[in-house]
Amino acid sequence: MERVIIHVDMDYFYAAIEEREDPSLRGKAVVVCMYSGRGETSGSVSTCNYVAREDGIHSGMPCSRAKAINPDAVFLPVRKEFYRSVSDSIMEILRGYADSSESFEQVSIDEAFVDITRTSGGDFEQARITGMQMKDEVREQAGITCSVGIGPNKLIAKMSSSVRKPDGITVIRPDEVGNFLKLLKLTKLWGIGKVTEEQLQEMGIETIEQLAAHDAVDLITVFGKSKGTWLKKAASGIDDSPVKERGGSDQIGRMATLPQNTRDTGLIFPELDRLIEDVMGKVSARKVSYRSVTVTVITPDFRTHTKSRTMNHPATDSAILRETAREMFTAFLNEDSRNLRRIGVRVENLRKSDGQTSLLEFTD
DNA sequence: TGCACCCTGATGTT
DNA sequence: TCATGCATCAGGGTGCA
Repeated sequence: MERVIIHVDMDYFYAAIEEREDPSLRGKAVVVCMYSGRGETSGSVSTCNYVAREDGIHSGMPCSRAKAINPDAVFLPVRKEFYRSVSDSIMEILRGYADSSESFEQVSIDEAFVDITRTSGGDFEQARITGMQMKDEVREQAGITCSVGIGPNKLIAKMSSSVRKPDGITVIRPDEVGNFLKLLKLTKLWGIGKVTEEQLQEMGIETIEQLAAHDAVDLITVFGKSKGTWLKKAASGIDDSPVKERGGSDQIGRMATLPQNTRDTGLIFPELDRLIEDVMGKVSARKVSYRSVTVTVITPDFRTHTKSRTMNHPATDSAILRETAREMFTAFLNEDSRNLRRIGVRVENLRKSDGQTSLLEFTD
């Protein structure tokens, strides 16, 4: 039986929640910002509603620029924890439509894949009805609209959900995949950004159709085996990856912009401690141990540098993380004379912990 | 020589 | 010009059997 996969994408999620909480915002340009704490408008746009998008405001744009474009827009700071609680309730609704508990995959705070192959009987018309039911239930229960894409795999479902936005539904049947892809720009292919697009253009590839027809060996030569193979398949609409519950990410990290460019550990370490506290909060909540620690440094020229260290034994302790991270920051400052603009800390090699790990295990 | 693991920077997305 | 905060991956390096 042909697979039937639904991708659900919340419309301008953070801004939509803010509109729901304060209906007087409806009709106005709403911009949700991540402020860095430097100056009044330093930061970037996290999400904005469609009124703001009509002005040309978009995610990732500096808030100061958004403000210059539309000084009358409503600028709000992100409330991530609140959005997450809304997301949790929506995900529960969507999960209820999956073939089984194994057939649901939350991709991010506002996106999910649902495999309904069995319940739809492989019928894409039935899938459309299910998609409409999902949209209705999310709107009634959560007061939020979403866009739905339905296709024979995750790739096509994901790409079709962005065809009609907001509040749309798009069904791409297996026999329509070729024509669907043919009309799209290279960067519309999930996973192709600006850099990959430029590399492809240098090879004379301008469209998804050309990419699909291009020699696989040539693509592998330029992009490496994994990405080269993936590009060829994706451009042909082929994606065998299953919808499956994610066991949480493989790493937990936090980053922050320093109040000013500095190499003074008296200013850096207190900020680092805050980040570590956040990371450890997530580590404890997930009941995992970590074995690798990575610190990230972004210098005023916006170059990123990382240092990582893998320990012999897993740890669950914040003191170990603090000590290790501080050592790596000190090492960076000793070998580089530049100021730091942003800093980050991350733990990797996560494993379920029994919660009994103690400092004693790390004295060897 | 092959493999596993480590470390770092690039990339995509928001 | 301005420029957040994350996760994931590729590829080179290193150590070991």
